[in-house]
Amino acid sequence: MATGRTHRPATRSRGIPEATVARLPLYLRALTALSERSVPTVSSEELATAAGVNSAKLRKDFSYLGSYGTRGVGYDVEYLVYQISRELGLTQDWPVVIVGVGNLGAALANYGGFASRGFRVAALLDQDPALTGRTVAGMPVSHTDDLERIVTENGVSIGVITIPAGGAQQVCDRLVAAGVTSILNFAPTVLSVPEGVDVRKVDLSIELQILAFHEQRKAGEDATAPADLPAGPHTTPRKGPDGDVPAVMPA
Amino acid sequence: MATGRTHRPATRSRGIPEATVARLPLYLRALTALSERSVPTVSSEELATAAGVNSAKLRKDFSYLGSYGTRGVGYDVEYLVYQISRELGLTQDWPVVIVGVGNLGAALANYGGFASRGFRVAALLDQDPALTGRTVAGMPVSHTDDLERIVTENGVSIGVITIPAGGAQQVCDRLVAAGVTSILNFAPTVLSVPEGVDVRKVDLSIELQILAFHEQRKAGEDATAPADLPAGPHTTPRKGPDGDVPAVMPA
DNA sequence: ATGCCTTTGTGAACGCGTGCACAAAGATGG
DNA sequence: CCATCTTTGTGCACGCGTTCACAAAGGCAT
Repeated sequence: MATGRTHRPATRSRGIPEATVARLPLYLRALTALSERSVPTVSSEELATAAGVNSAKLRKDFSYLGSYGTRGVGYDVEYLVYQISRELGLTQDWPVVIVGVGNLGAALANYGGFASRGFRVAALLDQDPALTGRTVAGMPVSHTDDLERIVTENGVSIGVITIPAGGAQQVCDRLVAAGVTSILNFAPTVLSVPEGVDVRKVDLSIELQILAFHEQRKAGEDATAPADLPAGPHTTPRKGPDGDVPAVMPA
Repeated sequence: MATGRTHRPATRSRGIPEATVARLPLYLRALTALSERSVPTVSSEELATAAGVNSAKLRKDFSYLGSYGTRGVGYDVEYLVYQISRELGLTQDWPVVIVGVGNLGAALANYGGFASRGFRVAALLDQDPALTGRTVAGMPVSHTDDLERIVTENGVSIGVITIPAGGAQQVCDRLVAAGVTSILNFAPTVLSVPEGVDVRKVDLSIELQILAFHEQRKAGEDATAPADLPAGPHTTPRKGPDGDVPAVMPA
C-alpha cells in the first residue's frame, strides 16, 4: 500500500513473489515452534497445516528459495529456519524507532516478537513532555525533536508511526529525510513518500469494517432478504444474487 | 490441527470482489474527510489520489456498488458516504468484545475510529484479577469468566483477541461457541475455526519482517550484489521497486 | 437546441497467484 | 542391487484483480 502514487508494477522482488514473501514469516513462526520442540524434519503437509496454508502453495513458495527439501523425507527444520531467516534479512540487526508512545506504541515496545527476530528498538519517541524521560518497556522515551539525530546515529532504516493521523505525514517526512526507507504506519492516513521508500500500513478500523461487511452478509442471507429484490435499474444485472441498491439519485 | 482449511473459493461476496471490499473503508475515510470540509462532489481522480489508489481501480470498485456517479461531474460526497457505509454494514450497530486488556487491548478500547463507525465496545475482558473491576477507556474490565454471558446478552458477533498466543485458540473457541462469527486476531497464532466463521489477523511482527525483506533487498542492490545474481534460475527480474500485499488475510 | 468538454462506466487484455496432478528423486527394506 | 513407497518440485490451467483505453453520458455555454 505504499501510497506515493507510483503505479506500482506489482513488482516481484528478486524473483520472489510478494505473496510468497508475505507468507515466509508465517512459515518461520511455525518452524520456530517445531524447532523449540526439537522436531528434526517436517513434511510440507504438516508444516502447511501448522501455518494454515495449502501444502502445494507452501512447496511452491519454498521452490522460489531453492530446493531445500529431501524427497521422501521432508524439510530439515533447523536448516529451513536459517534459510528463511536469511532470506527475510533477519540474520542481521534492524534498529527501529517507534514514534508515538501511546498505548499502541507501548504495546509494540513491549512486544516480544520483535527482539526474538532481528529487530531492536533503538528509541521511543514522543512529543509529549510528560512522557519524555519516563521509561516504557525498560527504555527511556526521547523527545521527537531528537528524531533526526537518533535515526542518523543509530543507522535506523525502519520507522514505526503510532501517533494520531494528524501528525503522521509530517513525522513520516522527517523520518524519510533522516534516512528511514521503510515505514510501518498505524495512523489512519495515506502517507505519501518518495520513490524507494516502502510503506506498510495497519489500520485497525479497516479490519473491523471488513469483518462487518461479511457479518452483514451472513445475517442477510440467513434472515432478512427474500433472496431476490424488486427494483434494480442500474448496470446490467450481473449473475450474482445481488439486487438491492436504491434508485435514488444524487443531488 | 485442521486449521480453517476450507479452500476458500476466494469468495466473491454478494458479487463484490474481496479486494474491492478491502478498499471500501479506504474510500470511506477519504470521503468522510471531504464531507467534513463540506466538499459537495469529487472526481474519481481526486478521490483516488486521496485514498492512495489508481483512479481506474476506484471507478471499477464503485461500479460493483452501482452507478453512483454523474459523468462530467463526479461523485456526490454525502451520497457516496452513505452508500459505502450501508454496503459495509456500518449503518447498524456492531457490539464488539475485546478479550485481553494489555497495552494493545487498551489501545483499541481508546481508539476513536471505532465509535465513529458503527462499532461499540460492549465489553473489555481480561483474565487478570488485578485488572477486572478497573476502568479502561471509561469502561469497566470484566473477567473472562463472563465471556459467554456477555456475548449472549449483548448479541455480540464480532470479537477481538488481544492476548498472548498461548491462550488465543481457547478464547477463540469460547467466543465461537458463544455465538461470535467474526474474529479479529492480534495473537501470533493460526486460529482454527468452524466453517462460517471469519477470521482476520493482524500480526505486527510479520509486517516488520516483510519490511526487513525489502530493506535488505534495497541495501543489497546499492552496496553488495553486482546487480545481477549469479544463480537466478527464477522468473525474470522485473523493473520497479517494492510491491505490496497485505499481511492481513482471511483465514 | 447544438456542440464541446469533462468524467464516468466498462469491455478487453494481461499478469499474478493458486491449486491440481504427476513425474522425478531419494529413502528404505529385502 | 532392485523394488517399493513417500514426498518433493513443478508444468499447466484457471480465475481473480489490475490497468488500459474508449464510448457513452451528462453538464454547460452559446
